[in-house]
Amino acid sequence: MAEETNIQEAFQAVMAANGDIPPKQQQVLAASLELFAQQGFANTTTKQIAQKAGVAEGTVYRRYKTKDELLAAVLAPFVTQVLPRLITEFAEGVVGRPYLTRHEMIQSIAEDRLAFIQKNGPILRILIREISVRTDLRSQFITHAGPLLQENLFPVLDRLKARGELVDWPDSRIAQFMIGTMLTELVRTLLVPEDIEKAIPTIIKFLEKGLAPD
Amino acid sequence: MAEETNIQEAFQAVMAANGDIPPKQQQVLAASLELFAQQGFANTTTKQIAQKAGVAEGTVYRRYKTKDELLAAVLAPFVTQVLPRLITEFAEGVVGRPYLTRHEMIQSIAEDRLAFIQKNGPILRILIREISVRTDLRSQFITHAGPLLQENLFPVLDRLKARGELVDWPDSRIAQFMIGTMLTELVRTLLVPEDIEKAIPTIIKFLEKGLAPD
Amino acid sequence: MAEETNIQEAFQAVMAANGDIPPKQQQVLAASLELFAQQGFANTTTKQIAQKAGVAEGTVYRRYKTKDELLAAVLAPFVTQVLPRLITEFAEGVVGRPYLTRHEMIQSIAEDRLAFIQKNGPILRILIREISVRTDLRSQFITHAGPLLQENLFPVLDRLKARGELVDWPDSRIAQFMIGTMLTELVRTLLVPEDIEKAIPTIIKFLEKGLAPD
Amino acid sequence: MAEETNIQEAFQAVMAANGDIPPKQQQVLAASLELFAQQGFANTTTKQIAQKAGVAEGTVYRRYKTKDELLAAVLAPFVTQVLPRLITEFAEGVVGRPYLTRHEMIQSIAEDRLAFIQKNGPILRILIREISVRTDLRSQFITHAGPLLQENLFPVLDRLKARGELVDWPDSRIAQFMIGTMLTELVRTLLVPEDIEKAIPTIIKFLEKGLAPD
DNA sequence: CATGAATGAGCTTTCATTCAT
DNA sequence: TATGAATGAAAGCTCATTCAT
Repeated sequence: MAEETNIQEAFQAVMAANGDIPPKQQQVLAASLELFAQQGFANTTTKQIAQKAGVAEGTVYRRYKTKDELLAAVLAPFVTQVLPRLITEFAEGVVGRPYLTRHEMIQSIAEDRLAFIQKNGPILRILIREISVRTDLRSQFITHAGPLLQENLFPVLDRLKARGELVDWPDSRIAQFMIGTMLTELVRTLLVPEDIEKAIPTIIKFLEKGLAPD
Repeated sequence: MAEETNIQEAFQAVMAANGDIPPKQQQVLAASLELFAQQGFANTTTKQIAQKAGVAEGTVYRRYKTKDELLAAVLAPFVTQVLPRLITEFAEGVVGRPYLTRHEMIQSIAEDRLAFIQKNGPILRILIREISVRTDLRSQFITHAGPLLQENLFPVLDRLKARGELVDWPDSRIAQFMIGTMLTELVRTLLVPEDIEKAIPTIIKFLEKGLAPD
Repeated sequence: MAEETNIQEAFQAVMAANGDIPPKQQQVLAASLELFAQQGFANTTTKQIAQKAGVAEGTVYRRYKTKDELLAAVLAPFVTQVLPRLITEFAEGVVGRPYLTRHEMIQSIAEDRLAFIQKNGPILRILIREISVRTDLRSQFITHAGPLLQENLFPVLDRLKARGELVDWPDSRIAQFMIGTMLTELVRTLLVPEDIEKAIPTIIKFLEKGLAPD
Repeated sequence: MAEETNIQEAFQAVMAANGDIPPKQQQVLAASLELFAQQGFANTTTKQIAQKAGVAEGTVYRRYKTKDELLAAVLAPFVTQVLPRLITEFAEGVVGRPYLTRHEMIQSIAEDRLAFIQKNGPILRILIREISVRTDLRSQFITHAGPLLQENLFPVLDRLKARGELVDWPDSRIAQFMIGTMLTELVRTLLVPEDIEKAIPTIIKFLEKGLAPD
């Protein structure tokens, strides 16, 4: 299954951010990730996790003392490390280019980010779903992601706007359109199986035109 | 509370589509709607529903024999009646206008639909969340919504494309961008409290430009 | 079993102090009391309680939301109501008698209190055992019982001491001997089944002599 | 901490009676003793024991195959060796003295025994608690302690009674008062921190007067 | 011998669902 | 029809015990 491959990769990202973890615990984490993504956190039982991970139910609780901690272990490194790295990497890529065009910026963002969305679809699904349900997670996310955008993306947008390369809307609205449009792909793959790759050029064009100055 | 009003109105929509329902059952339905939207279906107990509805727990089960049926009672009429009516109403509004511009179409859609999203935010949240978790609901949704779009929206898009008013992308992709962009407002209100009204002109412009022919 | 009868009576005392409780919940309370006394709180499972009470396991949790709350429901009314009433009743019995002799006082205390110990043996066993294990319960007990003794028993002792009827030891030590000696009966009945009644005269004499002035 | 010292000494008593034990196992035994005394046997986990002993959880099981065996290892030598030695030592001390007075006997018992109680408080606490909960331990205790008292204490009491030095109550009752009164000190130290030493003279006097012939 | 990750039986607790009143 | 106490299956979680290293 292609689905499987995605999860493996998404799992790598979380693993990498989680330090040294013994193999059985990795299986637990991987199984949780997959099941949470498929069925949602609340609909997943620790028994299912244990079965899919091929371990005893008690093993699930060795490292993560509650089911909530397991969710945190899946999401936290993603929010606090993977996501930030993604955003700052983008900034680094465009920061030294004073004559960046709107096209270049959007392409630079969209290509990387869409590949990222594809790879991390499962985690993103969990994240979005749980953010809409858990107040604590929501505020934690806002605290982390807000400043990151403000420091890395907004200055770039401002520069483009100053040079008449970008429509003069508030940064947060532009970000909303950019991120939102890319996430529609996540929804689309849920309803209609489709390769994200093919959508990339169209998405880039759509954003490029939609965000052009009047 | 504005939130309250929204739910009341969203509730009206479901109510209207549900035929004659005794008052206590209406309270149950309204309470379910609100709680499912806030906390998610799986995190809501029938006890909470009963409390918020001001009835006994047994009463919750008088009309709806299971909790799942309660979810269906909240969502089904929305999917099978409210949503279709919304789409067909749109079609009716533009069907007799052969020289419709892109601007007119998008404005016509966006204004109504954004008001609709605002009014029905809670139900839409439930719907999106549960669709991502329940295969049956997903296929049911595709069965209902797919043809509706194909019959009502796509012909209009095709006509506009033929007249060079609209970019030549597949209808499904154009629909993805239009619906997706509007739904980003739903996400935004979750993270940052904001009045949807204010966003309407910007969203319309974004879509209008983004979907213009090259 | 005589044991049974005791528990029934001890149970009455707790019941009386607990307000209106539906029959099944009373069975739960009675079963808990008996099992906690026999096996200790920590060695008693909620399954055992449910079985002995003849109810489903869920029923155990209807009124008492945790097992700890069940223990509190058994002990708290005893500590805060039964025990205080016992002590103040004693005070009322001797307060109007200025020429009370040591013999009269000890007899007055011992007879009532030993009957009380016999009746409430099971609860007392639970109380003593759990007090020795739970810091919170210990301080709660000291807070309640300490002042009661100080206000009701100690003044009587002081009066007797002033009239040369009682040995001149600290009140707390005299209380220790009086209460301790009576409680030895509780331990004795544990090791050797015996009717407390028969021991009363001997205990009274022992205390009377032991607490006589030099 | 004085508490610590007590446990160390109590531990010595058990150690001495336990033959050669490797150091890690001694730490396990000492940790068990302390934790069982503080929190009760049932509320103590093997993990806690391992931590306090500074060994791995598996090590706890090297010598003692079950947790129950660990309790036995703490209590059995105390019941079968320390306690007997205590009682027989007493007998040896008074057996050759035909004109022993009540005062001398009580003093002889009380002084040693109270020191003993102080030293072995933790073990005694465990013993008393577990005897009240475990039938097997109870009968084992009765089997061991009963005859010991009958053979070593009762003859002495009988001789004193014959010489009019002691009140004419059944030996078991006299023993109850003597042992019980001394144990009240154990309870007192639980509720009110106090040095047992100071109580010794008063306890001796109380017993001496209480057990005098009429 | 010591370790500590792993086990799984069994415990406490939750909650959708039923049903006598 | 409405009630809410009662149910019991199943969930989350604990912990004595085992065993490969």
